[in-house]
Amino acid sequence: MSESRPRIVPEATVARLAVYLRVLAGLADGGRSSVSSGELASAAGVNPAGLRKDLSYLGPCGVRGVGYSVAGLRERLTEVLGGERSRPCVLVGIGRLGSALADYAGFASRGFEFVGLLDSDPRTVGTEVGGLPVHPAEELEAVVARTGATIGVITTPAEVAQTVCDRLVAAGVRSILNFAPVALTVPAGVDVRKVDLSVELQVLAFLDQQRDGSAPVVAALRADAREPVR
Amino acid sequence: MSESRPRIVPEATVARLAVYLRVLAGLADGGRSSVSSGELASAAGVNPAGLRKDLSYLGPCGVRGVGYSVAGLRERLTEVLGGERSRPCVLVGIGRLGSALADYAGFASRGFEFVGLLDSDPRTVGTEVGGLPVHPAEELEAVVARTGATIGVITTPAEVAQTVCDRLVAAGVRSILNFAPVALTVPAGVDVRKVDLSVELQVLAFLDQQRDGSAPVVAALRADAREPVR
DNA sequence: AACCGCTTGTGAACGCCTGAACAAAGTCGC
DNA sequence: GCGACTTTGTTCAGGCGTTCACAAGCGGTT
Ligand SMILES: NC(=O)c1ccc[n+]([C@@H]2O[C@H](COP(=O)([O-])OP(=O)(O)OC[C@H]3O[C@@H](n4cnc5c(N)ncnc54)[C@H](O)[C@@H]3O)[C@@H](O)[C@H]2O)c1
Ligand SMILES: NC(=O)c1ccc[n+]([C@@H]2O[C@H](COP(=O)([O-])OP(=O)(O)OC[C@H]3O[C@@H](n4cnc5c(N)ncnc54)[C@H](O)[C@@H]3O)[C@@H](O)[C@H]2O)c1
Repeated sequence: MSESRPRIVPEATVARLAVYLRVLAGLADGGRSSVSSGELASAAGVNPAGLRKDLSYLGPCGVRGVGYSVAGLRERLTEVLGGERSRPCVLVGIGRLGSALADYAGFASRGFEFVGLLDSDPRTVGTEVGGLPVHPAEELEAVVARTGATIGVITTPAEVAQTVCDRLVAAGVRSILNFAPVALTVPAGVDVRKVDLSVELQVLAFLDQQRDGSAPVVAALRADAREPVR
Repeated sequence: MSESRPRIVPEATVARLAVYLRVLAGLADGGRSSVSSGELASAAGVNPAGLRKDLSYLGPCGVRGVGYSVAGLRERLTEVLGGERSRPCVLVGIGRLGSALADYAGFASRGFEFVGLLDSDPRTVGTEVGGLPVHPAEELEAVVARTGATIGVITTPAEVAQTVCDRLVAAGVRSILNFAPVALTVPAGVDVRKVDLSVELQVLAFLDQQRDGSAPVVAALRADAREPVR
């Protein structure tokens, strides 16, 4: 009867849903009560048709001829994207990047709470970052067990990232966000997402060079150009 | 004959090429002189066949029966991904995240050099971060013009990101890496890449919930549980 | 010199995602 | 109450990226 058909949501769509949710939060703060797909898509930087398709995975949640209820859609998206309950996260490697993350208010407002900060440097252990004490790396398993954290964030040097990852997984963490420039190996059932800032810059550099079009290499890659030298 | 086929490199491939380049650097440090696609793919966390296809966009650059020359492939990738020349970058918004980026050694070693740090906070202006002085935000245009920077990194609060972006573009920057949680609008010919950490966490939360919430149902659908229903 | 094993390079099929056009449906105005 | 307009939800086609599988080519060996 009530066919709550569990449609599979593509991961690319899930990422965009998170963006829509943030835009909706801004609209709600602005006092808006409804939005059209066009307006929402514009604010999110995507195609209106694509946005409607994304939302259609959640079943009909708009009103034809009017648009979407800001409050209603926000609630629905929050529900789909992992509930409104606070998700405990542990952060390993409280260096420059780790400190910035731990101190960032934007995560807590979206339900992500750092419940454990860990580092191996004795000079860092014991200090407070973002109102939380930094624990020694040896207590990783204990912290995960005590807090029930299911998300782990790795901001350690690359050399130890795999080891830290293994320990997180063994302790029960099943979702990992990795900032270290290495490909982590994890058993099935564990999800890893990688943020690689060097790669982002490198892609920009490539696009830059491709635009310039003067370099020989680019000429070889262009549609109808022949390699001039060599 | 030298048939210069019209090959365009997909952006997804470019991103992976950057990863291969980093892995090759590590192999070179380890004294290796050649690698197979399988080994390289394993270290990069991708499919071997996909890796070979990625490299095939650059034309034949391996030796059949042997593998790839570490030094040779490294040189070729460096060339394709934007040359070896140092690329000047400006960084706007020297807060927690911006400071971490400015202080990071991993960028300089890959040819990215921060030549200008800018902030609007009088308390930050004049200080040194990563060996560079922080300039007042008003000097953005002057700094870009003087340094010839073509890449801009935005780590300001979201409210001012679009304004900063507009000024960067007007000053001649054509590649932008944006950490602020807003969709930037830029004219054609300017490339923007966005790093959205909140979205990454939200996707992990979704995968987490998907695992937990429908565990009994999904268990049968997961790859490692291919047994039919008993 | 010819054979053999190994690895690359590539062609083709498959699946996923994106972009656009169209029909359904609800509301506002009269 | 009814018509017309607006906006959603869906369907369809196209492109892109990924994966598999196999032929081609090179080095080493006899
Ligand atoms: N800072 C950046 O802008 C930036 C950019 C791109 C990538 N990254 C990557 O992010 C990671 C962190 O960068 P960072 O600049 O913050 O480095 P960092 O050296 O400032 O911080 C690393 C921290 O990890 C801690 N650590 C080392 N081994 C550990 C262990 N076994 N267990 C727990 N903690 C341990 C160190 O004590 C240190 O505090 C690195 O892998 C780096 O390559 C950083
Ligand atoms: N820190 C994190 O972990 C994190 C995570 C996700 C996203 N972000 C995003 O990255 C951005 C920066 O985050 P942060 O934590 O470093 O914030 P921050 O407040 O520590 O730093 C922002 C800096 O930008 C400067 N600034 C403000 N207006 C400016 C202007 N017009 N011109 C130049 N500089 C200006 C401020 O003086 C400040 O130094 C924000 O948009 C934030 O949402 C940060």
